[in-house]
Amino acid sequence: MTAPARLTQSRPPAISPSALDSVLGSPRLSELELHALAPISQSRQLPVGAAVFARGQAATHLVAVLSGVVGLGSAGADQQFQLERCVHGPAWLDLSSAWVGAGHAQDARVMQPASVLDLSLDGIRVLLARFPDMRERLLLGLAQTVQSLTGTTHDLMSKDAQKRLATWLLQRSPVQGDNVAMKERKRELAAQLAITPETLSRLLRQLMSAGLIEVKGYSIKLLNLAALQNLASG
Amino acid sequence: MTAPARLTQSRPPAISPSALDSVLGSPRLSELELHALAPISQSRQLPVGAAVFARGQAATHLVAVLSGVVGLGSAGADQQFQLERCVHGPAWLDLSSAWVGAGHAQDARVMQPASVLDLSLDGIRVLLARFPDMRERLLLGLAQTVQSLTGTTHDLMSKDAQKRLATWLLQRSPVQGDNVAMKERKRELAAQLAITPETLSRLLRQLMSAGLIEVKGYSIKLLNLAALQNLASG
DNA sequence: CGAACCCTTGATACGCTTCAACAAGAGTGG
DNA sequence: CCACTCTTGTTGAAGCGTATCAAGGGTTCG
Repeated sequence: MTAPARLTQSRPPAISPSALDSVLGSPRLSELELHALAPISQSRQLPVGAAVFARGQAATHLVAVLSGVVGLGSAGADQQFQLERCVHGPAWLDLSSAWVGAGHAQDARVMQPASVLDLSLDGIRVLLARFPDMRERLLLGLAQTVQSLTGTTHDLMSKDAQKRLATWLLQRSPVQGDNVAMKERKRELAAQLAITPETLSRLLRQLMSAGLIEVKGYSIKLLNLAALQNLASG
Repeated sequence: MTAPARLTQSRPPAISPSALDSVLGSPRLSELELHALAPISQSRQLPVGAAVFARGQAATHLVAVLSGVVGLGSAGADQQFQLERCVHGPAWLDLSSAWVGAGHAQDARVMQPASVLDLSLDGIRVLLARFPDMRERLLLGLAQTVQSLTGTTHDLMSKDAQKRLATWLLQRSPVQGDNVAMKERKRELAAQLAITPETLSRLLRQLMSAGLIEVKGYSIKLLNLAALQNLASG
């Protein structure tokens, strides 16, 4: 039973265009677009625990995670970090703060060695004028974030912990009998579900003894998909 | 002690450009822009209880509330409506669903007689090409929605009911000794705070007997701002 | 007047957290 | 190799916060 990968060495600093493609969505970036993006973007390789940005800090760039994992939340006083959401690269990390111009709304900490990309807002504005596609990409990215957050608040407001866990399991793999490999610590999963690690442990055991899932370390097998769906949406 | 205004007659169907201005944000819309918006927009006058849109319904328009109040949430089986968020016009109602193209994510019900505006997505795309300002308006609107939702989820994940109530009070009026006039029913406020009306009643009484506020029907006077801030952020 | 709301208050129940103790690796150094 | 520590997850007992259920009072309206 090994914990999820947690490399302590930073990866080679490759700024792969394929990761950029994944962040910006379809259609694929043209050569022209890639060429225009290069001068306005800057990438950083960050080790575990590093702060990508801090709450309140001026947001002059759009921020994306090319690879690795970055957590969003609020940093407490003494080195502790209250995790709220995990972003697995390649994906947007903070697409909204820069537009609002009131600084980042959350703290961001590297959970697994990450390659982070900063896109200058001014540069993006120029691209928006030149490339109609780019408008769609950004608007779609923001819109998807809104939908995702809307779903999260809905879950928090109207589902109990068990329902949220079932929802999470199904979202990770809606395939009967499939083995869901956890990419994060149980502690971090618990944080995202807004429960304590203790409660998560009890809930997993509960679902297990009800025959809905089978837990082996960091791998969870879904045994009864219908029952899980019933739980999640009931 | 009178309840918040709840007109049963619909207002005159005025499509005021000033309301449109408020929705789309600064800078003010130019004559050209207003002229271009007219053919792609359509307004509806809706009575209390009417559905503005339903969950899953195809979203081909951006939706804004010009005046009145519309609630977002999920409609249950038998006429009941689980309220999650209230939108007071003039403001955007659903700026995200149309871009994603997967239908509306929530149900929307009129809480107080409202004038609702639908903006055709295709029409908007044309405007985005013609007016650089319009890009900023939409991106800013989406970005602000993201920030607002992020704040909401943060509150739900890490604050108890009392803290959320204090936060709400301060957000409504950060002025010492000011009288906050509730625009909604207490039942609806409770729904937005993700608590039951009973709990809200108890919390208000609790804050009142602690000398932090003074409650008179639908008007709340903030007596001790510092203590409230301490509560909200602690 | 009665009916239909809305808010309040009290008693009770349940879900989840908190605190404490413990087991099972993983890394470290003798 | 073993002893040591650090981290992670598990389990149990107790307590807090909020929901639920039931009852009653205040308005408004037919």
